[in-house]
Amino acid sequence: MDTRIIPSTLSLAILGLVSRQPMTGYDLRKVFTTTPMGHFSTSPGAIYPALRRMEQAGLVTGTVEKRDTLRPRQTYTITKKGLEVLKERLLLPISRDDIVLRMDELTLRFAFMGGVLGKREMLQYLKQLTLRINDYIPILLDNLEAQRNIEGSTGAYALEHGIARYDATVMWARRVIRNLEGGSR
Amino acid sequence: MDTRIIPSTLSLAILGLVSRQPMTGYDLRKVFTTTPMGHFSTSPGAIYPALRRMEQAGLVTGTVEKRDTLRPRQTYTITKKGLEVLKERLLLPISRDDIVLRMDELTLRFAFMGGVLGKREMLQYLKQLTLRINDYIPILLDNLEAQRNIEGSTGAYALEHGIARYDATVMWARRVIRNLEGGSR
DNA sequence: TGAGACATGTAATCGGTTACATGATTCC
DNA sequence: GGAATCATGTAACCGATTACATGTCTCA
Repeated sequence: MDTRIIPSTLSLAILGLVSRQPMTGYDLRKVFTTTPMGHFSTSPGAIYPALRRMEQAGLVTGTVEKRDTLRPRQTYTITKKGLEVLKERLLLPISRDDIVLRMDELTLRFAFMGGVLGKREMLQYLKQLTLRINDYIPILLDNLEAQRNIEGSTGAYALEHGIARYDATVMWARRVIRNLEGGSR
Repeated sequence: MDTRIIPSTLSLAILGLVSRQPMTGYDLRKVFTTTPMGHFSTSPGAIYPALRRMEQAGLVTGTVEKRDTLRPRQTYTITKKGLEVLKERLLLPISRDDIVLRMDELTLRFAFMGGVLGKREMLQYLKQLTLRINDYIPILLDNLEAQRNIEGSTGAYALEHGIARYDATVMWARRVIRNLEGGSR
C-alpha cells in the first residue's frame, strides 16, 4: 500500500486524533493549540486542506452538520481504510533517518498505538527503537572525538546533548517495556 | 534588523558552517550527509538556492574558482554582515515555541556559539534554556495527569518520553554551565 | 578511454505559513 | 444588538523534496 497517503507528520497527527473520536477541523486546531500533543501546526491553512486530502484518499469521512446554512460544520470520522493505513504507518520499520531527523514523529507514533495496536506490537516497536538508537550512538561518539580536537568549539557539547537525549529515550523505552511486560498500568 | 534574512534552520546551519571556514556547496552537502551535525537537508535543490539567497542578502560572498570553464566552482565566505546576522540570530531570546518545536535548532545554535560568542553569552544562553524548560515542564505534568485518565492510552507514556528528554537537556545544560564557569576544557 | 566520484544546477510538485475574509453562535 | 468566540475557508508566497540533467576530474 502507498505510504504517501499520509505524507506529513501533521497528517499522521490528524489521523491519529480522529481515530480516537470524530472531530471537526476546529477541534483539531484546539488540540494542537492547547495541548503539547501535536504542536505540529495550528494554522487552518494546513489543517483544513489536510483533512480534505485525507477525505479524498478515503481515510476519513466528513459528515455535514448544518446542511442548510452557508457555513456547514464538518465532523470527520475515520474509515475502515483509514484505520488500516494508520496501523500500517505505525508499524512501519524504524529507520536510521527516523532516529536522526524524526524523533518527534516516533514519539507521536507511540502515542497513538494504545488505541489501535496490541501489547505485542508495542513491545516490538520499543525494542526496535532501542536497537536503532544503540546502532547510532557509536557513530555519534566517533564524531564526538573528532569535535573535541577543534579548539574553542562548542560542537562537542552540542553532540553530547544529542547523545544525552538519545540515552534518555533508551532509558524511557526500557522502563515502558518493563511496565508493559509486567502488565502494570 | 530583519530576522527573516535567515528563514530556515538549514540557512542557519549553512551560515554557521561557512562562518568557520569557506566552503563550496558540495562541501556543505558532504557535511550534511556524513556528520550528525546538520542532518537538515542533503539535497542540492535546497542547498544551492539557499546559498544564492544568502549571497543576495549579503551574508556570504562566492568567489569563482574556475572562471573559464562551463562548470565554475564557487567557494563561499562569510561577510562582515553575515557574521553580525549570525551573532544576532544566536543571541535571539529563547521562546516557548523554540522549546516545544525547535529543540534541534536550539542545539544547533549552541554548536555554533563557540566560534563567534564569548563565554558570558554562552552561559546566559544555557541559563535561559533551563529556565524556559523549567517553565514548560509543569504544563507537561498537568497534561500527563489528564492523559493518565484515558484508559488504554499510550499518550501518557509519550508525554513521559518528552519530559525525560527535557530533563536530559536540563542536566546537560547544568553540566556545561559548571564546566564553563569552572574554566575547564 | 571509460568508470566513478566530484560538483553544480534546474523544474515540477507539494505542503506549510501568513494573512485575510467571512459566517454562525453566545452572552451580556 | 454589539462584542467575543466559535468555525471554516482561501490566496499568495515560500522553501524543501524529488528527480533529473550535465559538466569535470582522477585513476586504473
